[in-house]
Amino acid sequence: MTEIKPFNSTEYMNHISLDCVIFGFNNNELKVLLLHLKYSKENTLPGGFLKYDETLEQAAQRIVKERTGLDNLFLKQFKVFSDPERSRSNKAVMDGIIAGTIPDPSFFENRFITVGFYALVDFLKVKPTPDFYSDHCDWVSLNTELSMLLDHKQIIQEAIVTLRLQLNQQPIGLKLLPEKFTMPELQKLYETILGRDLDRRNFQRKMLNYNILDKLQERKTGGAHKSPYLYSFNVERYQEALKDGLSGIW
Amino acid sequence: MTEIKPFNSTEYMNHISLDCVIFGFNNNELKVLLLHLKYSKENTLPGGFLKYDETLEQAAQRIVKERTGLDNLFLKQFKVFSDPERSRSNKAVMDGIIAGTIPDPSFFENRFITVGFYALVDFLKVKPTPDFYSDHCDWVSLNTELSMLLDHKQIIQEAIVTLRLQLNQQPIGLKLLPEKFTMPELQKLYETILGRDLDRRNFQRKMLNYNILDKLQERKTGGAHKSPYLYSFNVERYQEALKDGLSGIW
DNA sequence: TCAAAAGTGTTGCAGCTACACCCATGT
DNA sequence: ACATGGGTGTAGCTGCAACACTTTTGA
Repeated sequence: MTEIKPFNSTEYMNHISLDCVIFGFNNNELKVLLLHLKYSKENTLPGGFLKYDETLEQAAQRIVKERTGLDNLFLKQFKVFSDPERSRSNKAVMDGIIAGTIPDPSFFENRFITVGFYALVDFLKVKPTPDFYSDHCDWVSLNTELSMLLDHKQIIQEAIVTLRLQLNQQPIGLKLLPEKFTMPELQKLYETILGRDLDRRNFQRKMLNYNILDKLQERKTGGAHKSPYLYSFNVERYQEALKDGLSGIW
Repeated sequence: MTEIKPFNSTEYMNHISLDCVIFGFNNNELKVLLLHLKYSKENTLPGGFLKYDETLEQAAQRIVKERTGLDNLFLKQFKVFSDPERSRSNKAVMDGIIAGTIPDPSFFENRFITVGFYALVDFLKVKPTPDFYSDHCDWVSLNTELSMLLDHKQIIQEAIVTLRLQLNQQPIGLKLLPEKFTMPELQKLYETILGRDLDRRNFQRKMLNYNILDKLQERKTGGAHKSPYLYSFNVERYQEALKDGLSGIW
């Protein structure tokens, strides 16, 4: 039997933020949309605060729309980051961000719990848009070594791990690639997410056996060498196949 | 470029709670540890609030320890539930829970964001302990039809889905079963989580091929019929195997 | 002694791995 | 013409599904 304690409202209140890892695939590289802060010159994930009357999912859609211009994106929460020191220990950094830009900078002295979301977007449809604190908003390749605000680097890492684990449960290819794409492009995407090379021919056979791709008559022209066929996802069959997971074991 | 707005501290503050789905396996059934409320006569998940200086993981350990007596359990966050109506729309219910029991019942009129955790415990080691609001704390089979507080039924459902998806990535068998167990028991656990029957002989071969089990000399006696061998997990090999996932596809 | 549960085997097929070979294209 | 990348094919192995048979136990 636990003792009873009076609740004090503010003692139990917390600030909830969201950070969105927006993935795009372009030029055979997996990229993340980042903001570059005016004052501290560091990179941050697009983020924001949860409003009192919205769900986290709605907040994430709102945040991502402001940076990309796109509605109704594929978004999933993947982890909550709640270390009490994750924001408090960086007051100096926060000061750098907000110096002279907001009326009540003491706001950032609070503890923040942040919910990590990842978004999968069609790279070419995005119009990167900076916010008030940033001088620009750009796609950055994951191969690039970056200086990131707070624990944002760790958040990106966790997002990638999640992507890898969910590769057979979520429509990752469908959401990251344009309508039409080539088999080598799809393969490169898988290789990037998995972090290792795959056999070209076995990959193709396996993908086709899933029966989730439509082979188009067109070929991709312009590049050097033999022109590859274009494919597109068959959305119904893809969604259907994902219910059990692609190549589910049990 | 987004317009700048002054931040108002409390406008952006939220109440964060945790709800823990504590799984145990006994008598060939998957069970969940639930509290039964004194006033409303409903069942709830063990839960609590995040304190200002702890991580969510620490809070979850604290909450689970109070109900089970056990330290250092296997705990994982699986989803945040943030629908603004999830708690507000149930003020009447909340009144029922707290009637006359706490000094500031208006506390429960607030909106609550709750983080769902699941815990895997060795059924026999747990000493179920009710809290102040509950008259008892018991294991309940998942086959039982239950009347649950708020969205707690949905939280349990989501926990089970997560368990199913993570069956090959997390040490689920290791944490839910006692030191020594029989192959039929392990199989029953898998069947319960997966929601369907598996072939006895193929299951055994597959499990043994993972090379994560040690076959003991002892057999389980007492039951009717032929006495089955006892097995135990080889922890190092199990953890090693999980790094790539059991039978990883890619 | 017999029903029910557990241990052990076998066979055929599907899918994967690891390759070789041919074709198309721009320089 | 040739280097490079893309399309297609095949042999062998592994592992799984779907089965049958034997062994042990308590009632």
